[in-house]
Amino acid sequence: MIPSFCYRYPHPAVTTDVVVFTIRDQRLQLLLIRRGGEPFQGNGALPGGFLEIDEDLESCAKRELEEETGISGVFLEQLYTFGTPGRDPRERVISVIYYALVPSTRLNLKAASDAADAAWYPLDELPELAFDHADIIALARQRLVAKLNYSTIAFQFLEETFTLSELQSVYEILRRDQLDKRNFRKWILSLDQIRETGEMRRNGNHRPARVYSLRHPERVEIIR
Amino acid sequence: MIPSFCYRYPHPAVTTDVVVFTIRDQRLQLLLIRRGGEPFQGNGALPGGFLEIDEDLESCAKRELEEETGISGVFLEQLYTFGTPGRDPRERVISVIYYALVPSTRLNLKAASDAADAAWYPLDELPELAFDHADIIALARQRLVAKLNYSTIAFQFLEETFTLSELQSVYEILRRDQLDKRNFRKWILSLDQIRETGEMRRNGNHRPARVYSLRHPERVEIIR
DNA sequence: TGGCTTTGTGTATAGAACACACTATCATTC
DNA sequence: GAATGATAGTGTGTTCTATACACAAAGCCA
Repeated sequence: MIPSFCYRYPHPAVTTDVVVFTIRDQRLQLLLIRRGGEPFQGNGALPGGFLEIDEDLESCAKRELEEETGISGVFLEQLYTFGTPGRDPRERVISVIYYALVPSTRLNLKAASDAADAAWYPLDELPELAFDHADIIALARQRLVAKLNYSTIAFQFLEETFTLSELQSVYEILRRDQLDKRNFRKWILSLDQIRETGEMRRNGNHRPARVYSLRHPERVEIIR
Repeated sequence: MIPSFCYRYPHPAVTTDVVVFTIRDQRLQLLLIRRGGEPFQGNGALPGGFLEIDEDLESCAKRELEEETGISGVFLEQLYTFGTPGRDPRERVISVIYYALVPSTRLNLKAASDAADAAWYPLDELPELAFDHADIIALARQRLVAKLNYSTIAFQFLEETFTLSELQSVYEILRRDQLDKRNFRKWILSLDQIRETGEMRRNGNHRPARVYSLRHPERVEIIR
């Protein structure tokens, strides 16, 4: 017998979806699932799924992300809620969207059970997308870039320790322009958010770089 | 017979609520409804209500606002979505929160049918609040003040035409500090968002003030 | 030891933010 | 019609922030 849950008024379905960004191969990339069924079969889609009835919204986003892609323990923030009627042809669906930033090294896509069809796509080489996910991605990118200038969000793309060149590269990729090395260093140090670890990192046949770490890891600070 | 709508999985209810700000009597105030029934009977609550199944989220917020308070045609923006289990003791409820800014002069609370129990409260004299509405209000205020510095959101508190003193007063009330008149004028004019109408406004036994208007009314610009 | 690659550093200039005080205009009162 | 009281309107100097810009230092390798 099929279980059923009844209400006096129609209720929409609620999902959470996550826009997962990373930086790989010096490009901003995001994680998409290939849809296995209709509608939009074969199209790219954001990882996500239906909210369980006793589950917090953010927990749902984390759970779906882990189930579908094997990613956990990353920065997650609510972006916006999409609910235009007809955005899902099957049923009225309200989607609470989160976005996540993950260091390119902490990805173990293979480890997840359902993650066979999860893959990274550079933002300018996205496949056909399901539902209104193209709009969602555009909004997420806009928010991400806006937050660069007044928060420490960019650090979420890096490991616990990093060099200033690595950090500058994150900013350059997100802003799509070149920054002056001296000015960038002056600015980033003036924020008082990072400190030298004392270690050095050798990374090729040239001078090694100082290694820095976040003063307040696991927290995104509002600066200025 | 009671109608019923059935689903294979449990569905939460979805509401929209609106945090309506205005400036009255030189104070930041917001609009609350007195709850007529349980739970939280008699407490203050944000205007809002259940999403209809074919209705856009923002339309729902506008409709509920108009029905409950008689306010329409104002600036409205999505704030955040609250969905912690248990936040409404009756049923799982996901609330998409919007916030609105209205000029203190465009309020016709009396005109609305359901608005008998809608009233303005200064932010530091709020009554006991229902549900998690205190948290919601705190977040809305934070967002509002943050947006002061990088958008033209403050103009939404004013009529179509206004004087620079009126505008400065809005900023001072929201920021809770005094601003230097000359520096404020230099700054606001440098944004190139307002222009003189050529009119003057007499407002007491003193020198009349120049009247300004927005260059792009009905639109909140991101500045800087 | 010379060549290649990336790291790391300082100064000068332009622009933005800030502190600060007096005159102008009107209404009211005597 | 002169004095008073109240708000509108205006400029300059100073400090801080943002930007432009070039060369030496350290390691690897041949």
